Parts: sequence; C-alpha cells; structure tokens
Amino acid sequence: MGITERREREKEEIRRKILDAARELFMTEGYDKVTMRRVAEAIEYSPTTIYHHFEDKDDLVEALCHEDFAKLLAALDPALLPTDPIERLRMLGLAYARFALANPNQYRFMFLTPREEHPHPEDSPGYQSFGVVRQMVADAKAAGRLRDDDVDAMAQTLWACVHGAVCLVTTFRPEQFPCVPPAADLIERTVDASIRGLLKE
Amino acid sequence: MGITERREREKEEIRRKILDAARELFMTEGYDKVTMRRVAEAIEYSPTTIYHHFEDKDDLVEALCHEDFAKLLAALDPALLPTDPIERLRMLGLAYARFALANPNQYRFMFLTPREEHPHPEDSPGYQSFGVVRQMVADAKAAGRLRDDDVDAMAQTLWACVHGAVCLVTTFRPEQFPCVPPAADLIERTVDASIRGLLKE
DNA sequence: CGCCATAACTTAACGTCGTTAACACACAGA
DNA sequence: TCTGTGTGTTAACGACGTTAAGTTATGGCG
Repeated sequence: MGITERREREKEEIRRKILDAARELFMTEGYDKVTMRRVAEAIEYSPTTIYHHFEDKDDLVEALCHEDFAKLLAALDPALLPTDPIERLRMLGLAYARFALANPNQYRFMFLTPREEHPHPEDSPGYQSFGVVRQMVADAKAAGRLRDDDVDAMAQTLWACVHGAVCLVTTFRPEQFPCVPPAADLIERTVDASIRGLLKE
Repeated sequence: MGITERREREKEEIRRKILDAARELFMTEGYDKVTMRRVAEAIEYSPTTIYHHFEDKDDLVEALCHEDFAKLLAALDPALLPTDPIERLRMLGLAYARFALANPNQYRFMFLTPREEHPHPEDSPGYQSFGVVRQMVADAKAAGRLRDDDVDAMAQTLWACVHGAVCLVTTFRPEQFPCVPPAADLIERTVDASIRGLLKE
C-alpha cells in the first residue's frame, strides 16, 4: 500500500518546486515580483495548482519565511562564536547582520513586514533566534559585565540597534542618502556602540 | 490678466485636495489602500484627473513624503531642545522617535522603502534632518564629550539605533514577537545605550 | 473487467489595480 | 467666429490574486 505514500511524496515534491521557484524570484526580484502567475510559469503548471499547496500568496511567502528563520537560527550557532561573553555578543551581532545583508529580501519580509496573523510560537526558529541573543546577554550579565539587570530589555536593545543598521544599509544605496558610510563600517560601529552602551562602568 | 493666475490657483487647489485625500487614506489604511481610484472617489473626480497633477502613483506618494520630511525637520527644531550637548542628543532621539510613532505609515515610506529614483538633494528637508543630527553630534564632540572623531559615522550610528527601535515597535505588536517591551521603554533604552556607547571613557 | 469516487490539474472568469488612449467641452486669444 | 489649449470624462488594456467550474487520470471495489 505504498501508493498514498508515493502520492504524498509527489505532492511534497511539487510543493518543493513551488517553494524553490518562489524563493528564486523572491531573492532576485523582491516580494512584488513574486506573482502566482510567474511562479506557476517557472514550474510549468497553471497558477491554480499553487492553491492546492498553499492557501494564498501570503501563505506561500510565509512558508518561505519559515525556512529562512531556520537558516537564521543556524547562522547564529553559538558553537561558532568566541567564549568571552562580550566578544561573543559582538560576533553574534555581526553574524546576524551578515545573514541580513546576504538575504535582504527575506530579511525584509521576516522583520519589516507586519504579520499579524502569523505569530511566532515558542518553539519556532524565529522565537529561538531571539532566545540565542537573550542567552548570551544573560551570560554576559552573569559574568558581571553588564550594567543593567533586565536581560530581556538589554537583548531587545541590542537587537534594535543592529536591526536599524541593517535596515538603513539595505534600504538606501550609498549615494542616495546623506553620507551613508560603507555598509560594513556602519554595522560594526553600531554593534560596538550598542554593546559598549550596556557595559558596566 | 488675472486669468492664468486664477487657473493656477484652481490647479493648486485640486492638487491640494488630492494630497489631502491621499494622506488621509495613507495615514489610516497604509500604502496599499491608497489606490488612485479611491483617492479620486474621495475628491469626487475621475481617476484620470489625478494624472494631470501627478505623473503616477509613485509621484503622488513621493509628494506626500516630501511634505512629511518637512514636518520631521520641524519636529527636530533645535530651539526646543536642552542646551547640554548630551541631553540635547538624547531629546533629539526621542523627538525623532515620537514623530515616527505618530506617523508610522509615513515613516515607513520615508525610511523603509527603497526610493532609487528619488534621491534627496542637499537642500531637501530629508537631507537637512540628518544635518541636525550631525550638527548636534559635532557640538557634543566639540565639547569633548565623545570618544570618536568621525562625526558623520557617529551621527549615522545614533540614527541607525533609533531607527531600529522605531522599526521594531511599529512592525510588531507587543504580543507577536518575543517579549517586545512597552514601546516607549525600548526606545528610551535604545537612545540611552547608543549615546552612552559613544561617550568618552 | 467496468464503474466510480477522489484527487490533481486546467480553463475561464471575476473584481481590483495602475495607467492610457480617445474623446468632450469650456474658454481665452486671434 | 474660429481655434488651440487646458481640464475633465469614459472606456479600455494588461497584470494581478483568487475562485468556480470543468476535465482527466487513477486507485479501489463490485
């Protein structure tokens, strides 16, 4: 009775094809250019077929996004970071920014698009990514290196700062807005300043 | 020969009406809901009429945006701020955030939408707003309060941090993402930490 | 085998959007 | 009085997300 299993495998296969085609369009041309019709054309099916695998366009991009949160979580793997708590935080910030700059369209959808209908459950990669930050802030705090007691608030502050630098760099081209410096420079400066602002004494 | 003047006055009047209707829609319902047809309906003209006053939808929203940059510049008026350079910077950051939180849709378009075709000339309010930040950073530097020498880079760093806090707060509702704290609290903490990170010793 | 239910997939359409071509009309200047 | 310019309209085009209806293939079952 391997028939239904084969069916499921085939269904999964085309779901995979849809996701891959959508991601290709999404990465290279951005959200607006991911139209159901273009995705369908890319996989050589009719647009209606996509609706058998995803509820609507939002659901499709949401699925993409879910995969990307997993990638982000992997990119923040604590095992890859130094042991000194502060240096660790610094490298975490840079790794986060590296992910964002490498996947600007995804980042935009993940962190810059209001997604009221899709909250992050506690065991989701998105939630866990924040957990990594919080844990490292907690470690730095435990090592007596931070000035404040509110670990959550400090983690959010760091996140906000790096997020801001990433947003500026990915939104504006250097020549467009007043004197935006080389991307890497602004990000490094922002990570440094925000961490320093939380240090004890 | 007041005829052409009356004509121009009338033309200006309807342009004004279009902008007002568009702003109303834009503020309350966001960019997507500002359709040429709905704006036209609001002012009781045909959609085509709008195209006699604005090149396309982008041009219309761009005009809205231009007005908002002027409002931002006004909201950052240095005369309203304290005299101590650091306290001044702090209040500037809070005033910036206040503007953003009061006009989230406009803020989104102003600072979160890539606008490749519309750079900011040096005398534009957008450019000048950054000038205000840079000037205050320069003053703090002149007062010997800052650790670094690169005024532009420090101004951009502060901007990035506040921008990031504003983006998080306007994008996510408190219950949606991990433990986002009360908006005002995160913003204040971010302003404080980023400035502290730039202080001398 | 022959019938049929179900799932996969398509065609064709609806309503919305931004935008534009074609036309109508008022009216100042000759 | 004619004419051109500016101001406005209607009606359409093509692209979009989405869906109703229909087609086809195929495994299950008498």
